[in-house]
Amino acid sequence: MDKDKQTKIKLIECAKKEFIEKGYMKASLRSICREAGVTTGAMYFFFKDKEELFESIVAAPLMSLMNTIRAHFDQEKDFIGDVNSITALALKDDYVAASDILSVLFKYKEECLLLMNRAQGSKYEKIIDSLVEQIYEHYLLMYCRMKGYSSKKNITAEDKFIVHWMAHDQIDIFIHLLTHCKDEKEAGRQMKNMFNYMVGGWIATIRKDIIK
Amino acid sequence: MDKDKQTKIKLIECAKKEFIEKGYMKASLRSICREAGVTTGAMYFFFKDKEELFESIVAAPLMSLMNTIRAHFDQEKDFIGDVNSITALALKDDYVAASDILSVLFKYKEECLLLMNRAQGSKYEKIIDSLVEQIYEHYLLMYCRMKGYSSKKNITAEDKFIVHWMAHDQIDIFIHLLTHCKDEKEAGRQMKNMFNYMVGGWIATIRKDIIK
Amino acid sequence: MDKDKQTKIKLIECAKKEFIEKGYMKASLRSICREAGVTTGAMYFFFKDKEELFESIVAAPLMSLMNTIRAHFDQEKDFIGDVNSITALALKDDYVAASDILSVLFKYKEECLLLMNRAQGSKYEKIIDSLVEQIYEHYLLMYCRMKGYSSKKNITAEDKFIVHWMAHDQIDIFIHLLTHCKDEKEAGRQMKNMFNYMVGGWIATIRKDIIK
Amino acid sequence: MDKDKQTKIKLIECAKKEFIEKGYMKASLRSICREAGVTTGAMYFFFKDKEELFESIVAAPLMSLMNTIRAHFDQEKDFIGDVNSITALALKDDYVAASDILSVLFKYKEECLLLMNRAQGSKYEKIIDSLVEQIYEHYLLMYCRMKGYSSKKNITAEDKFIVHWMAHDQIDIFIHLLTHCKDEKEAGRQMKNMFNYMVGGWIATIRKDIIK
DNA sequence: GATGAATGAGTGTTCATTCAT
DNA sequence: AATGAATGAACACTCATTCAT
Repeated sequence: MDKDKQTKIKLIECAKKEFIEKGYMKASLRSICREAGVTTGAMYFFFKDKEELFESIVAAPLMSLMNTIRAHFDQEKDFIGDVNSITALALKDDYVAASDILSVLFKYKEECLLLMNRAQGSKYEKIIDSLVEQIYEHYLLMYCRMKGYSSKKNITAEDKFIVHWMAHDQIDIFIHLLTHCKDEKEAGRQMKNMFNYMVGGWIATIRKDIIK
Repeated sequence: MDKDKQTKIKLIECAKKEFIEKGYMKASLRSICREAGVTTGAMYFFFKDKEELFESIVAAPLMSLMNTIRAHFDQEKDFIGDVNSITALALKDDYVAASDILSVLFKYKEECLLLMNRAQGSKYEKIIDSLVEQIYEHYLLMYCRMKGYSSKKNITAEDKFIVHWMAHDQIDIFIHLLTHCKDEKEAGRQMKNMFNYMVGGWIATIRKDIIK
Repeated sequence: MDKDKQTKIKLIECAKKEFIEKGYMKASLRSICREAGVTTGAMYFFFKDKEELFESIVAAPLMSLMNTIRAHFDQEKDFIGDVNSITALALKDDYVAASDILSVLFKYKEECLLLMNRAQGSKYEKIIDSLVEQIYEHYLLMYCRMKGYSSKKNITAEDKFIVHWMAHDQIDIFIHLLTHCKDEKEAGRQMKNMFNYMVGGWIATIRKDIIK
Repeated sequence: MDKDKQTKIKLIECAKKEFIEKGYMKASLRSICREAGVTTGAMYFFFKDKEELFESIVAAPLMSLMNTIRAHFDQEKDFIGDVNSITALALKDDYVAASDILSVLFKYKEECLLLMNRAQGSKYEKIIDSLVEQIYEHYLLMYCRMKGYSSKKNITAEDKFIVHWMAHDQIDIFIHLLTHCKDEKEAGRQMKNMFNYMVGGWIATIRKDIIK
């Protein structure tokens, strides 16, 4: 059982390397198998096709990431108090969440980079959009609270747009950190400033009082 | 003279469509030519290769975009006064610049989308990085002024990181607007909020007083 | 009339260059025309096809060469005397002939090199064989005289083989000189030794007395 | 095991045929595969590219040929005695060498013909020159001995030229025999006369006494 | 589990040639 | 006399995938 899987493991390793180097589309199964020292036929014993090989690399990390995001963002939270205290609380929450997400991202650094930057051509090519969507709902809620909206009916298309952007930006922060920092520690440090930037943006957005 | 260029125009049109649909890499010259109703040989009369065909679509818009960016961001500007007034001025400047850039982006909407989202595999695949780099230098300067640094020597690696992020974010705002707004008018409207968000971020970054 | 032919001349010049560089087969008409500054269509006004373009370069020099060879080798000559004096005479004759041929070869150096070394793929690709054949007949006759054969009937297949080789060798000497000497003068000098070698070979062949 | 390699063998056979018929450049992989009854993809399973397919045909015979040449020509030989006896010895040696080389040539007749006459466009297109160079060094040495030169310094450019020619001629003899004789036996017979011719040439060259 | 062999459709590209204008 | 445009067939080569053994 231990030795059994060695080929599969080797295959996955080599595939990861090739996918990172060339991206999903340009990666060649031939080349992966050559590197792994097996024939393409062998690969097809373990994986249905190119897509499934890719999936076997990124699926688990992605699930882990999704779960972490869901754990923090998915449920509705009850904040009480005035706008400012809500904002403070919500953002503090987000900061904790972000730290956890960062942990996952760096735990599976290669796989996440693969997902975020090199998945074009695979079924994961729109994964970023779906991550954005995940936190968008949560952000929209938070936004309503901060704005003091009593009902969702008050949300305008414009509100939605800016909230969508902020969700997108949050994800982008993660990708930026993942791409430009060598380890979680450094990322954690840099994230503080980025978070600071983001919170500044949120507050300005809520107040909408800088440019008229 | 009118009929003369029709084949070339048809070819470019069909190429644009195919590139947008499938991305640079997956686009097939055969398929483009079939759609345009000519043989591949005909295409090679007008264009040296796949790359040049792509270039003929995006080169002019890109140049236009680059020039607009350069016009606003490239020169050093002299601001006088205290931090707050400098910030206000600089950001106002940027807002004007952004409006102009938005104009170019929507004037060549399809081509810019091609460049930003579908150029993987072509020599333009890193175009976003180079746009970021363009404004990064300008942002770094602005940042120093706002921070009250007397010399560039004061800039830390951390400063550079956050400024680089802000440059990246600025470009991302443009891409987001281009991708999600149907026309320039709508984009202009939405941009106000995004700009507001960004400025809030900048100020928070300069003051660095929200999260410690 | 003078300016008229300029395009044709330019075309021939560029073709010569391209054919020499790449050989008949790899030479590209496109590339020739590009170099000449005209379209391929223009070329087809002057020349029926690739073959005729090549021909227009080498035909005249080849004719000149053929004529020179024919003038010296084609007619039967009457030698009187014993074997040795016939040999001496015949070879002297050949030496004169060779000098004349060398003159033609160097007069049209580029064209002849084209013919001898770069015609593969064209209808001239077997030109060397036909040159060999030309002088073979003459050599066979000379050989009979020297051998003291009274009738052609005495010639064996073995005789023919060696005479054919010597004819081939003669042509090879020319090609070698053309290929390795920078001008006629140098070729003339080197030819002396080569001729000496050849004559030594002839005499040994006639006497057949070195290896048994 | 018997049936295993049949496709590869078929492929090589058909390739040999096509290469001989059309030469390296004009040979079409499609046509070879069609003849062999497989798709081009199958060919690419066995051979990296056109070049390697060609190589797989000619490499072994070439190696064999090179080794045979090297075995006879590469080492310096010690001859003692006067010019005439040295000449006799050296030439006898060469005769033996030539017989061995002829053996190899006819053992791999088709492959050698391919190499000598039809390799234009492949990396073997200059193979003849390199064969010439191989024996040139040996010939130069022999020539010095025969001339009675005490040092290599005495060799003139003219000496080199004629020796180079003689080396070239030696190779040409092989090619001539290979091209014009149906089997080794016939070639061996004809070679005697050609060798006789060559030796006559050598002696005349050493003595330099025929034409002044 | 894995190999060796093969497929078939596809890729971008180049070519000599043609012809209306 | 020459252009600009186009053809159509060919090229070497790569790909993901399949399957009998």
